[in-house]
Amino acid sequence: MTATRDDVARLAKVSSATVSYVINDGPRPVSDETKTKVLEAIHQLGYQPNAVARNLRMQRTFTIGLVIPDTHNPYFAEVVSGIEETAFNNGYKVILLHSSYNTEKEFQFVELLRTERVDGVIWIPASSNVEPLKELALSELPTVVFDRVGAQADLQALVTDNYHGGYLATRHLIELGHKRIGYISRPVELSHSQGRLRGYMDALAEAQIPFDPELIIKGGFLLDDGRRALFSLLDLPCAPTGVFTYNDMMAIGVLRGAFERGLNVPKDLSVVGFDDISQAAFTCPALTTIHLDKFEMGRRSAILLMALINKEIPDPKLTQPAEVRLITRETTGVAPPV
Amino acid sequence: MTATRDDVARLAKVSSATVSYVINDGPRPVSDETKTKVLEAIHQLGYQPNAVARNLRMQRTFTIGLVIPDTHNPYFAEVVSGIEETAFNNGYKVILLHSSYNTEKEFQFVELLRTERVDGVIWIPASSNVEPLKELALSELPTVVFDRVGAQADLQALVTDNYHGGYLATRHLIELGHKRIGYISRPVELSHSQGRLRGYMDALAEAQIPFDPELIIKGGFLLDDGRRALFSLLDLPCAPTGVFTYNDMMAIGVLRGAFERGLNVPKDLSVVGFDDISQAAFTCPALTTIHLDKFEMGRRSAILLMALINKEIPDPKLTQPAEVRLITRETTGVAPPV
DNA sequence: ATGAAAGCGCTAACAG
DNA sequence: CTGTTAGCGCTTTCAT
Repeated sequence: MTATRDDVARLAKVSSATVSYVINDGPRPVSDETKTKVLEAIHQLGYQPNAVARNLRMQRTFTIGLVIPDTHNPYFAEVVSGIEETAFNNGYKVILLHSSYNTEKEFQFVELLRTERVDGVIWIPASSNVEPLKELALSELPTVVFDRVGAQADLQALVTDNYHGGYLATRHLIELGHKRIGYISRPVELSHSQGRLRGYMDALAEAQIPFDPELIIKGGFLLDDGRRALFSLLDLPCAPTGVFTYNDMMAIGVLRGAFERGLNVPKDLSVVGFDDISQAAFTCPALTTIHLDKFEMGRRSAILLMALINKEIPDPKLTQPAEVRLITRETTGVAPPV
Repeated sequence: MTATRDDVARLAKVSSATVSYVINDGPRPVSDETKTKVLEAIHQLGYQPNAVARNLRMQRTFTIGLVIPDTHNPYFAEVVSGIEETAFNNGYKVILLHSSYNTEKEFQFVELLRTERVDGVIWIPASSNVEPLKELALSELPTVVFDRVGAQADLQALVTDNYHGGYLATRHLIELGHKRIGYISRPVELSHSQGRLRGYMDALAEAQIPFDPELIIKGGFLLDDGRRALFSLLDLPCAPTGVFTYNDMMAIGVLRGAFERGLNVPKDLSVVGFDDISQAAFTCPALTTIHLDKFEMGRRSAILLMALINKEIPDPKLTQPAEVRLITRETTGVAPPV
């Protein structure tokens, strides 16, 4: 069927070891003459090395397992890009597994990853349930946890600078002159939301604006959650004129809600949101966003993992919170998609 | 280090073959008593079978290679979901490779896929350059080409029903009473665009509306391409009142352009676009879209590939164009994100 | 119902 | 500089 290394050796009239040395360019030197013969034979047979055999022998697969909740979400999709590209450029393949936010599947993946003998794992948790992660930690596979709950399972974790994002968003609104600023958060007490909230509070404190708990609305994360949260805010006796939202879907909900109430954005109401779902923000030039470079985050987590795999000491910068920045789009006076 | 099957066999005081039969539940029967002993030993050692060794022995990897241009694009992201989930549920893993629309990388992937001994490949081409695909075809790996250029390389291909989509979009506009209907297409003569154009023309013919080549604008595929294409259309002596766009990004560009020209959508101008980039359409309730179920397309391509791998005769339905449908969103009078 | 052993294709230690 | 060979951990045929 497919040619093996022995076929090549036979045709080139050398030993199979020599063929190895040619292909791997080492660890032993090969005379140019022999090398040419071997290369010729390889070409003639259309020989392709068998990675499976190689992996078995080497006790290494040059594969990393990537567990994500959902490819469909643009946030994760970009992260995946960054990971896959970096891995590939460093000679690793990526096995993609998506949990569909399902803990049961996560448990299955731990087993799969173990039998597949992947060299390492990048794990984006489906929920705050860390049980599957603990199970994974038992296997002693090098693991990087992306965001959220890594610390709880005692694993290397990558996080975004939620605190600074919350701070930047709020300071921006303050600089625009707002005194009453709402924060539409997530329902669950994720570390994400907490960090963003702390940033919000510190920015207020810095500007000596008193903190009013009424201005914190526990939203959801979808468009309509934002819309309804805005209505709650507007119904307050002293409604806010600026709003910071946990993510961009809710920010868009806020924009829509504002329109329904006859408010002009950004004249009557300023809105800033994290751009978790980037495509959505992209269609809304009037929206100011807190941007985190997900591709870069993916790149970093891959680099961190590869260091772990090779038992190198990772650059400490890699585990610091990834920086965020505020992006104000040119509001050309151009209008909304309807 | 990690326990092997021999360790299990030794501990259970059976042969390693017996352990195999227990694990694989065949092909030879094992007495309940022995089975229990083996299971016990497995548990005790925390044994996990080594898939690499298994793959080598079986000459099969239960892995499919998935080559896509770009994870970032929501269109592909959904397809990937469908493929990955279906593959996993059938015992296959997916190796993800993204070409970043780069033909050079595609060539590299062909080699990688061969040395990895994947059982099959699902390939979404980066461009209309079929050379990498021809190279892949040489390897005789079971392959499904997603959309576009498959036929040219003589491979199984999956396509969307572009024709019917174009027809549905145009008929919808006709039913709304429009007589002058523009089509904003792609620049390159992809089969996609061609099919959609034919559907457009046939719908016009059916309604006995004369075809006017001036109403066909060769756009790009981005938001601003749609915006500018609309301006070209509006500048015609007899401007259209309905527009069909190749994709939803351009449709959104049209909406924005319409706003700039003071046109009210859908009162003064009706717009229908393919929803290739679903997230974008989602934020625009006034937009009517031609929907294709990308998750389902992914599912189908995986099923088709698995049939190919097992040398079964695939369900002929799988290779028929995937159906599309027209989706009119509730236009609640609710407004645009700004 | 079970054991022994060959061999999948590769790497690298050992022996010239 | 090159050849020989022992495994890596598994499946499965051939014995028993």
